[in-house]
Amino acid sequence: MLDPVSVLQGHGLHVTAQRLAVLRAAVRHPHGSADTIASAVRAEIGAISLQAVYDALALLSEKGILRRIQPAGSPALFDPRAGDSHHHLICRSCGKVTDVDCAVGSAPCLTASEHHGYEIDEAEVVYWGACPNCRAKPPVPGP
Amino acid sequence: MLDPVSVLQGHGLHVTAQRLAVLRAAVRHPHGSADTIASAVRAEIGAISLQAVYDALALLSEKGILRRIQPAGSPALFDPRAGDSHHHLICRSCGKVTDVDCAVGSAPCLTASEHHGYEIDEAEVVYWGACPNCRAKPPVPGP
DNA sequence: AACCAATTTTTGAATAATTCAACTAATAGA
DNA sequence: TCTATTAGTTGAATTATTCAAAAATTGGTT
Repeated sequence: MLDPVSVLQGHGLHVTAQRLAVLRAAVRHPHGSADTIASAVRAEIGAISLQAVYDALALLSEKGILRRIQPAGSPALFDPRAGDSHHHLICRSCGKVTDVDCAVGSAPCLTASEHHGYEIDEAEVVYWGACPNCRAKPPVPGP
Repeated sequence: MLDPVSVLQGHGLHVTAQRLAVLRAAVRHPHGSADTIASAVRAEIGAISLQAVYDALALLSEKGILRRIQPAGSPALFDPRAGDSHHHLICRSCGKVTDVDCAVGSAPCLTASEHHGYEIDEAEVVYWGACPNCRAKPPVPGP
């Protein structure tokens, strides 16, 4: 990704310390939640309101700089790898999110068999399962 | 689906008026939210606590009788068509959910190109777009 | 270099969906 | 029918997110 300042300017956005820090934090914490990112930003610039974090994340997502994903049972997560079509592996026990490229070329599963009159603009795929770490040590065994 | 009483018994569950009504409401309101289902249940049996609705829906989902889906920006929805692998078309403007069968056989897109060590148990596909109705009448045009 | 209108951020409260916990009621097998 | 167990009700708590109004900052303008 280009430097954050250029990214913001390139989209005609005002450049502010908060937005820069949010963008950098999102890049450093791929698939981070608003809360995670707020903490990371605070570690970098000292203070930011949660509202400003939400505003910046919404703006960056709207401009296509970040991609918002909302796995079931999780708060919204923000993915800096936006624009390219990739999908997600999500661990049912620890929630870890890992990027996966689409299996066959760009859009094999992206075409519904029957579109039922819908005009489809995106196909989102989530693979649910157990991550390597959680497979290794299953939940506390009973007595 | 079999009659609700058999369904519950077949899974070794206690048969209660609340559970029966929740199951019937979920079948009559495919892709309904907990709230929608609570209203439908109240229309049928008079009263039920929201907590009982949540409990019943969680239990039915856990037993694989219903399938819980949680599209971004929506409360959890419950799909009576569980067990068979189908996916969802979701309208970005009105939220309407429509079932779609998987394009090629049972699991073409269900195999990630690279599983990164995960043990995958489910692939969830959501097609986002505009439903026929919302395509016909776009949001109020500006002046 | 300072000004100003527009945009951002802060602050504090509100909301929606869901869950926790303690008490009461109903179920199903003995 | 009795009763241990399982469910349901009630009421409050939590989490993630949004709303709204006041204060601060931005980036072009004089």
